Amino acid sequence: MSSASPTAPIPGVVAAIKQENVLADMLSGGVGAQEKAAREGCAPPFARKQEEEEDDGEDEDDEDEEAAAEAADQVLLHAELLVRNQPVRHAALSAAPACSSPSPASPCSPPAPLAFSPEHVACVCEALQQGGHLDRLARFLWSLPRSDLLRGNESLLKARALVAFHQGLYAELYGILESHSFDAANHALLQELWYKARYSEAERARGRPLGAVDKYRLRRKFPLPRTIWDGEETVYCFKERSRNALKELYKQNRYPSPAEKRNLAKVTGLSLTQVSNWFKNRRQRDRNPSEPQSKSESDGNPSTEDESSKGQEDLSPHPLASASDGSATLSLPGHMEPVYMQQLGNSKISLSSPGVLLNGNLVPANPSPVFLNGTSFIQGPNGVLLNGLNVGAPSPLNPPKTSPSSLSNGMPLADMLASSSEDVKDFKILQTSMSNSAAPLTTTTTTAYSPSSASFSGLIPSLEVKREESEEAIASQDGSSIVTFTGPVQINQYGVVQIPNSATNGGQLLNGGISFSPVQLPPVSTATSQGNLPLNQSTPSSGTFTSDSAATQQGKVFFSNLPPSAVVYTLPNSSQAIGPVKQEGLEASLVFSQVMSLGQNPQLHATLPSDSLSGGGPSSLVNVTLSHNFSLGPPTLINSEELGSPVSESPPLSAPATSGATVVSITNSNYATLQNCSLLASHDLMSISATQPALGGIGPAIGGHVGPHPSAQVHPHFAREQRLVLQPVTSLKENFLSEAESKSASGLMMLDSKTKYVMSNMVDAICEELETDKKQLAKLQTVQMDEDMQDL
DNA sequence: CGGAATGATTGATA
DNA sequence: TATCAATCATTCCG
Repeated sequence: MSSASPTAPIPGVVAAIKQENVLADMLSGGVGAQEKAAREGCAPPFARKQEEEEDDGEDEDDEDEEAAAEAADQVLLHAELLVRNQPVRHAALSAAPACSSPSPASPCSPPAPLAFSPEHVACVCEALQQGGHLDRLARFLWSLPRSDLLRGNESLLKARALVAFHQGLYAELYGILESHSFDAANHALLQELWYKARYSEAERARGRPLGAVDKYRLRRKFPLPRTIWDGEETVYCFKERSRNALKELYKQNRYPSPAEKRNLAKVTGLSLTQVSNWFKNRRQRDRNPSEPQSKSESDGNPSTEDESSKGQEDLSPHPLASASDGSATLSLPGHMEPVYMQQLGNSKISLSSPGVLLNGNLVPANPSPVFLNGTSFIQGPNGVLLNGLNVGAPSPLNPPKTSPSSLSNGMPLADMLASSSEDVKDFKILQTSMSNSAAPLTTTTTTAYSPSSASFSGLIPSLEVKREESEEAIASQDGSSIVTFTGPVQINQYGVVQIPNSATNGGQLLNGGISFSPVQLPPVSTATSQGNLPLNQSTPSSGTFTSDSAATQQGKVFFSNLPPSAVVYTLPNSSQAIGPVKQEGLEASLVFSQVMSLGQNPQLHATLPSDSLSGGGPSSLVNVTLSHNFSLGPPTLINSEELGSPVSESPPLSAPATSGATVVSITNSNYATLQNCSLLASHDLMSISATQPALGGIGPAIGGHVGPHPSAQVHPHFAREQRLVLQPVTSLKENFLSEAESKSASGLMMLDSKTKYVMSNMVDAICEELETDKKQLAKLQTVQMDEDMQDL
């Protein structure tokens, strides 16, 4: 209510203190707050609404007041009338009429018996107490019959508490406060009463005014009862959750833009001033070496974080462009080595070391720049995570604190996700076949989070892989997503598309962070002289595509090990898609080791020997459905209609998470090669809430058409051909989840004991996902890279 | 209770 | 208007 005042003592009490003036007036019988209070009064809805909007501070006040003014006045008036009528119906109500307030409306015509409903009583109480008429309120209360109906009324209880406080009946006050679980809307006021009563008692006992420390000790000595406190822990006035959010953003950007500050304020529930102050203080104290300040970050690597932050700052004071500016910049919250994305073109991630990691896979190869979608430039030492995950420093030991709350562009992780979705959308939009499903997804996701989220075009839902002999690097192409490989395209265990020069791997990886829909391996004679792999169904979720094994011999796309994730696919002879045979959570990542440009073209072109393709029998149309992606993508983005079951809700289809390897079964003569689909042990995965509010709706939206449809549009020609349908089923991940959850007491993901987040909101949920993702990524990199290397 | 940690405030500056 | 530096006030811990 009162402005975004900097004062913010105890979280729960903060609000109360904000109302201090009002309360003070009320308690002292002052008239100052009368108007205001009166407006809030009456119906609990008023008061409650105001409370809820309190965070936004200043603005709301006036509006609320104005909005409720008339109604409140009327209520007050009505209350007065009711009070006057009271004696008529209750013998002992002589005191009530004492009200001297003007009552234009003559009470002559008492509404007979029902004039005094509990609601009325509540109105009267609210009006009187907020009007500062404590004495009258007291009389009113005395006059009330001990009706059970009224007894449970919160407004009445609150009024009684107020009166008790006013009269110094503290014991009664405490009893009231502890006996009823009050609505959060009243917490602030009641907390204030609680503490003031304690102070008052202490002062009376000591005979001297209390100092701040005395009061603090009293607060500690007499903690608020849970009936008037949400129980959220706070440290130095700020809730831990808010503090973490601030830290996360600070790690990424020491100078958040106003928009970022606003977002952060919204997320944390702090005022804009508080957020600004926090950053100000933080910068100052980081600057002052004189005060070693164990850096509150004290999470273990504060110094490192700060170091890197400063370093980045020098280069780019504003590593994170404001989401509002339309540019897409994303900072990756690497714990040990924060990654800062600098804006360059549309999206640029500039990192000093070679290797780019997309969606979790790091390609340590040469430091070739990667162009994503033409304008997205990503480079990094630790790898860059597209699709929201940064695997920069694969360290399982990373404290959750750093990772969970990654903020991008001042946006909470949620925003980050949103941005990913947007990116996906962008890609999808370009895809004619996927446009339908894409739009809903984007809309949903974006809406859920801040609209101004930065868009990161790192995702490559669809792409065209073009093989061009003797050419490694290809200029980016805005129009279409084209990845040029020197060799055959291959998809390895990580969901990476590899294009080996010869029969072996070429070292170039295209991981499945992209969502591919159907992959076509048309006969050479068609569409392009070189084999085409149309990839549709771009989704944020990881995906993999395959072609029939027949084509795998040379310059073909084939599946190889897809460890952490499972892929369900079918190879129907006819154009009909076969139900998913098997699925595993696929943590596909898109890895680019070479310079490659990714356009928006939903096709993947690879130079495929015509003979291999033709020899493979029916053309190989591969319909790939992506399985779960890391947290950034909705858990189940792709819903295969053919399966007829929403991915997110479908029961686990895949083998138990515990299995170390999974083999993809092929239903048809055509076959894809999936090798060693190693699964992450369930314990390695963090539990992720199956119901992710933010993303929940995405799956279905996107899910739509993974089957042949997309491909058909792209290459109607081949649509009828045999397809290899990879149905991403959430099963594996869900299996993990289920197990993980069973292992963990709570459904929340905790990386370490240090983190005690109370994931109560969406942001937290998202953070959790990130944590999980990071964990998974770490796992992949640390454990599975070995396998990958072997394959390579 | 002392002192550190942290949030808020003020005045100067660009 | 945002930032910085200095400082005050409060919170927290031993």
